[in-house]
Amino acid sequence: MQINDRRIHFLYEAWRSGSMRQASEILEMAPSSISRQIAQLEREIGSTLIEHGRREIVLTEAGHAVLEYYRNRHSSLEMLNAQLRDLSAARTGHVKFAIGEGFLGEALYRTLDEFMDGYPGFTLSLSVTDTTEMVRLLLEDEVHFGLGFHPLSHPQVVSRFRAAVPLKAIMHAAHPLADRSSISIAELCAEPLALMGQAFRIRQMIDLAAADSGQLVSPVLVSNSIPVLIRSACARRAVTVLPEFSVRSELSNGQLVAVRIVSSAMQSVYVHLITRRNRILSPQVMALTEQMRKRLAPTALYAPTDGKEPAAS
Amino acid sequence: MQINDRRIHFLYEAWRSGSMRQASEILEMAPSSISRQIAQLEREIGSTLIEHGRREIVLTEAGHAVLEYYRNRHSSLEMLNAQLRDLSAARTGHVKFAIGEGFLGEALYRTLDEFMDGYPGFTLSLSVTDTTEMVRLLLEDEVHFGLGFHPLSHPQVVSRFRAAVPLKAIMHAAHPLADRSSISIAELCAEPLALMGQAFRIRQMIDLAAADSGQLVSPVLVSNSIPVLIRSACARRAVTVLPEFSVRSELSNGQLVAVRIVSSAMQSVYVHLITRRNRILSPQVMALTEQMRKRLAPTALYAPTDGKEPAAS
DNA sequence: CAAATTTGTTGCGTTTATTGCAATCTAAAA
DNA sequence: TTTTAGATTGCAATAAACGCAACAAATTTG
Repeated sequence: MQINDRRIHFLYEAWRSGSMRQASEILEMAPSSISRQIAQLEREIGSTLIEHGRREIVLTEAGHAVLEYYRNRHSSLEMLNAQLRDLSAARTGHVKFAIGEGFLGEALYRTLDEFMDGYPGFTLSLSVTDTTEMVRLLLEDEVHFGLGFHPLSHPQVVSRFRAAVPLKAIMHAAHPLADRSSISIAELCAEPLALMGQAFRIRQMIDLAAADSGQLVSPVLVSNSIPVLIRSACARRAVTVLPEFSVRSELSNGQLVAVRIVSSAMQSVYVHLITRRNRILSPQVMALTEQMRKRLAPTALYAPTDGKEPAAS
Repeated sequence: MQINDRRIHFLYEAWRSGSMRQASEILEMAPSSISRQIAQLEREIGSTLIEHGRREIVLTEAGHAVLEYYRNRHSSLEMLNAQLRDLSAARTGHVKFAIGEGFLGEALYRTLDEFMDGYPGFTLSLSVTDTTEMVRLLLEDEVHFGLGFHPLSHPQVVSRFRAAVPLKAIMHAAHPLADRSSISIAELCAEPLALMGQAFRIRQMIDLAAADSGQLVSPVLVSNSIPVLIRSACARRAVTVLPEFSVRSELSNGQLVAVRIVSSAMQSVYVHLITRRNRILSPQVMALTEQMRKRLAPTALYAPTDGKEPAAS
């Protein structure tokens, strides 16, 4: 059945004001239109709604039922309007994104706190994933954006910006190399290392840099968990290689130190914020990505608008 | 805000089928219309509902909110349809009517039982009122019809039919006059009488007939309750004057007898079923009035269609 | 009771909204 | 890149809604 709610509105006004003519003044229309629309509504519904041949508007039972429906619809509409107001005022919404394991840490938490303070009605979905999974999530629109190291190249995935996050040698403050301003790849490889598995981008970068120097990486501890690596450094059992922001709190309280590694490959490691191509992001999502950009590194660079170059691995 | 639900239907189909083109086939319309209607809807609502510049339909948060409203509306509409089906199948409804005091009795109860058996979904409102109140109820549409003796004349009240209900002398079966075929007004007035107050139509009719015969009515018992009058007759304390149907059960079990009163005024007493002028009655109400007509007297007459003559007092 | 008034309804021409077709543009796929 | 599938836009045709005026019918009023 095809029911036009606009016609019910006419019926409602006619009933509320008592006559079609009064309704016509309220609605600023000719009475004839109202009469016709109500007649049409009756044809659509298949039963009479008002007692015709009367001076005033008297509803039939069916008419009362229709108006009850109309009131239902009206309150539903009010709810919708409230929702839409909230949305356009950005009071509610949802942001979903994915990050690589390395980003769990104080910097991220502070960024999330900032965002949630700034947009109290917003909810967040955060997936901690590996790079392959991140690309899948992006392509299927299951996340708005992803944050990771040199993500896999994919024609449908582009980088919105990148930030240089040089990998550093992370070691205990009491480590013999801790007061050095920089160390070489060879010196690094001579130390007991705690690194991620070879499936991870960070590890792949390290292996690549080491291979360039003719060194072999043979870590004493391999883990896919960054906190495990950090703990091993804190316990003076190993040196690990991570970007500074992953261990920012340990650096600031003096427990660990980060030493520069003499290697162009280690310096030119970039974090990319990636999205699906042509993905339209709401202002709130944009705000979150901007906060992340600032937090990651004040020197973060915006990717070229075509977004192709930085996505190359 | 003016929202056209038909447009939301297009949005819904486009979202459900995945693209405007598929929706256009389902809806048997040109894709351009769908696009335009959705664009118009976005203008009406004031925010984008789908992510434009995409191959497939992807809703924004506002779009999801709109579709949630649409689903609400849909279920409301289903409820309305169910109600309307019930109404048009006459499965539910409401009948409200008023009767004069004299009609309470077995005949009425049986009529109501019949009606309620025939229309299980229907509810009844029965007001037992005096004539003045009955007219007020009719004029304000608080009852569909009324049943009473010679109701007050009113230009807006018409009689649908009338039934002759001669007033009879009601007396105990052992009363000296009980085996008479008829008695005169004078004989009646010589008996101890139990009658209604002078505000009631029945009493007024009796007084009028007595005055015509030069008699004075001086009842030993006056009550506005018919059962009280009946009881006084059963107790052999008085003779009362009522239509037969008011005492049908007492007549059939032989407790009381009804004796004809020799008086044209007493013979031409009519019960009228009255409604407001031009009141349109549903088939169910008509059925109830028809049942009442048959029950009151098989000889009941339909009032002239202009309905003016019988309403005269 | 009859005249006057108010109200709903209907015919007809006008205005507005909707639709379909074809062309154009664009994102996604090959 | 080229191809393909889908969204969008201009324009003419169509359908719906509208206003005006006349009419009919129901109440009110005198």
